[in-house]
Amino acid sequence: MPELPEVETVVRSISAHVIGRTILHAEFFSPLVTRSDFKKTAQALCGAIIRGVRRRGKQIFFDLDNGILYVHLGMTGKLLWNTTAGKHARAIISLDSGTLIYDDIRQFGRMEFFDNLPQSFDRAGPDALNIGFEEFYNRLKRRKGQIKPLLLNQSFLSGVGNIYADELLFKARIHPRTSTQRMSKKRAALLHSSLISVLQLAILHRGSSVSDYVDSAGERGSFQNLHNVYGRAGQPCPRCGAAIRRIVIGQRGTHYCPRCQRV
DNA sequence: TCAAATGTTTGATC
DNA sequence: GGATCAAACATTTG
Repeated sequence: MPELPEVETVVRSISAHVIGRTILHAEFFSPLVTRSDFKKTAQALCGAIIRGVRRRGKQIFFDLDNGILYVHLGMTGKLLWNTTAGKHARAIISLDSGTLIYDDIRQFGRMEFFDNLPQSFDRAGPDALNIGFEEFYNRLKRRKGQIKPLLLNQSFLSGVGNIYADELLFKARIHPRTSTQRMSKKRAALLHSSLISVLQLAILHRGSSVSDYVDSAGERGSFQNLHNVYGRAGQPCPRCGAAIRRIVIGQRGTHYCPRCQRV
C-alpha cells in the first residue's frame, strides 16, 4: 500500500517526465476519484504547465501555472507513465512528453484540481521525514491513547501507514499498545530515530510491494523482503526467534514480537 | 456461494 | 477538539 516511501518513489520516478511539460488533454472516468465535475476539472488542466511535483506525507501535489493538481493514491492508486490504460484507469492525462495514467482498483484515492488549496489541508501533520525530535516529542506529549493508532493519525504525523508503523515500532522495541503518556523521553527518542531510519531505508529499496504497489514505471519495490514483522505472523522474530504475533488495534492488523516489544 | 479480510481517509458520534 | 468507529470500494482468500 502506498505509504510515504512508496509515494516518494512514485514522485521521484515521475518528476523528470512531467516537470516543465504542458498538459494537452485530460480525461476522467470516475466521479469517486475526482469528487467534482469531470468537465470542469479536465478543462482546468487542459493547457496547464506543470511547474513542479511535491510530496507531503502520502499527498502528492502537481504545481501548475494555474492551480494545483492534488493526488492521493489511497490504497490501490497508481500513477503510471506511458502505459496502456487498463480496466481500472480512472484518469488519462496527455502531456506533450507522454501520457500519465491514474489507475485505482478500489477508488479510495483521489485526483482533484484546486485554484488554491482549501484550508482543510492545513490540518495535515508535519511530514514524517522532516520532523525533528523536539517537535515530535512535544506533539506526542499532547496526545492520549495507544502509540500505534497515533502513528497512523495523519493529523499527528503525515506519511506513516500500517506497514511502517509496525516495522518502526519493532525497531524501537516498543509495544504497539504502549500509552503515549507513559512513554519516556528516551523511548520517544528511540521511536523518532527508528521512524527516520526505517523510512529512509525503505525509500532506498523503492518501497514495499506487498500486494499491487508499483512505481510510475510499473516496477515493484523490494523492501517487503526486509520486513521484520509485517505479514510475518507465526514466523520467528529475526532478533530473538520468538513467534511474531498478529493482533488487531484500532481495526488494523498489527504485527509485533511479544518478546522484544514489551508494554 | 458467501463471509471475511485487506488498509486509507472522511465524517459521524460521543 | 480528541478518541473511536463505520463506511466508501474491489478483489482475494477461507
